[in-house]
Amino acid sequence: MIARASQLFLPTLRDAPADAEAPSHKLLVRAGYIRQVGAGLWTYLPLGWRVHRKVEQIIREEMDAIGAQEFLAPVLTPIELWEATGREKITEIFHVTDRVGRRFILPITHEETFTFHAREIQSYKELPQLWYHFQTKDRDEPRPRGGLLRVREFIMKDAYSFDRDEESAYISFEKNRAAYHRIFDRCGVEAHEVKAESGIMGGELTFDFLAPSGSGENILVRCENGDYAADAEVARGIPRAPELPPSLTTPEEIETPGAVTCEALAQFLNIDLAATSKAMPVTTEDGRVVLALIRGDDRLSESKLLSALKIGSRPATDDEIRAAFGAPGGSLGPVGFDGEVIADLTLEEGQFVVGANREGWHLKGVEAGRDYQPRFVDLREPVEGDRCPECGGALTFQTTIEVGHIFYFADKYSDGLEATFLDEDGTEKPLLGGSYGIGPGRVLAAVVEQSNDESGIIWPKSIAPYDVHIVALKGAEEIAERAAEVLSAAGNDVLLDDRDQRPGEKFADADLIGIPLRITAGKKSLEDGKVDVRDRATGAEQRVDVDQLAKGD
RNA sequence: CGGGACGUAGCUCAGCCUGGUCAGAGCGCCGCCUUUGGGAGGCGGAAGCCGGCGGUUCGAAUCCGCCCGUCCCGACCA
Repeated sequence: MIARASQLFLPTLRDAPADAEAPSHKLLVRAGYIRQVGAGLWTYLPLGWRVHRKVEQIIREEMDAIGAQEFLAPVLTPIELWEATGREKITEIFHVTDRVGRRFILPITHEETFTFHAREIQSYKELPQLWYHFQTKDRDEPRPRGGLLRVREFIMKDAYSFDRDEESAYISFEKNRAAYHRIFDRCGVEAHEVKAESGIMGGELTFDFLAPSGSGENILVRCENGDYAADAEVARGIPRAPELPPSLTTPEEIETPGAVTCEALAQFLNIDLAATSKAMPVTTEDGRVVLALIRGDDRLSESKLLSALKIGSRPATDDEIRAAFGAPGGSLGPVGFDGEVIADLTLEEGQFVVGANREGWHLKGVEAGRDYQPRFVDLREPVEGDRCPECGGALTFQTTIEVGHIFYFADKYSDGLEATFLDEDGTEKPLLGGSYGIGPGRVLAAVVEQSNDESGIIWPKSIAPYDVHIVALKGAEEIAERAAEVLSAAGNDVLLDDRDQRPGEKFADADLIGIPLRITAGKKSLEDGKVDVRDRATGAEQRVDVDQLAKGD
């Protein structure tokens, strides 16, 4: 098929929009792939939509290959379905009402709808089932950003598996996981599977697929040896050991006037900041004051705290702190505190300086297990310089885009929606489910983030909007036309730049648009019947006879 | 939702402090001419409720207030 640039709506821009920061944002707008309608709302222009559809098609093929069945569920969803699972209260949900006041939501994902259909599954003989669709998701995001990186409306491929037992559910999960690796491979995007945050949801089987990029919202932590990889929110790093002078190893109360921060305390005592501890009292949603304790040189990871507490929390107020500790912030410690203490693993061994719960005083030589009884969990944010928890290798940190997420949720939705089946033993059991999401738009953006240069985008062949970009120079229109026909007849999608523009402009646009192969027909072609074939990625160029074009590509 | 910035022609921006030939530039666009292997040149032209509303003033793009929109940092992220 041949598309003529003179007829295409392909508005390329010399300048990037002033407010764009992310490379994918700038390039996709400049090259005429997408346009903004509002915050987090984007139109795919013809070229952008072609790429989106190519990504979709790869996903579709790989899903079909693992036996998944394609559906199409509606966007508009009766709120009752979400009330049944208790998720209607999620703040990101858009709510709408019809003319007689019936309430609907615009789903952020489709677990409820697919579980609703799964209620028609009656017998174990019908299991397992694996269903998916490509459908619009709407999310009232507090802060859309970065072009396609975080948007309020987007198309997602979401798949849902339903199984009779854990063992079978695990097989479904693994099938999807393997398919995801194939999908990202074929799309030409580097994506790393990591154990994801489970938060309050609990559940161990949840993986994110993170694509390294110049911009993004997830930090990927990886070991230099390549085995360990995790999202920074759950990643564990091993920090250096503190240096502790012998004088501080024996327990004793010491006066520390005005030293209300760990930094000030370390400076006052002239000791390693890592030999102090930071007491962070929080109040849980059910009203308890819990003391989170980390090393003085660390930062508390809120996501890890959430996982440890299994309930939301906020920093305790001054009044709550005084009531619980009898002292103000700055002198707090675990010794003598009668509430729950959660201590970071770094505090499990050795002596530390802690607050004495007495204004202006600290305790030195305090040992966990002897002087107080904490629950030990990983609470600290990993930082540059940490070592790998598995092999001791150096950890590297990269910003990434989350391009996929897979999650085993067991009977979470079957429960509320009463989706059960009759098992072989005659008992009624809930369907065990998993969900598997990919945002094709994010995949597209991630590819651009990972594959571009000063001149523009460099698409992998698999998802490029066209296979070949033919630049017809003045006088060589006919030979360009013939090249287009030869290539098209051989099954290529061809973009023929037949516009009445100067050569420089056409070349610049071709580089910007990023189609893998560029063919130039010019005056020289009139003489020898050959055209220049240039590889966008490598810049390698060769002259090829027009009639030989279809061979070898 | 907190912090910061911005909103003037299709795009990128100047003008705003210090109200009064300030409705401007470059690119793009339209017409004609010339040019044609990396965004050429000439001549002529179209184009903006200066984000909106209100206030101050003889007079507001410019000063003040409110609102709306967009971006960045943070919080949030099923």
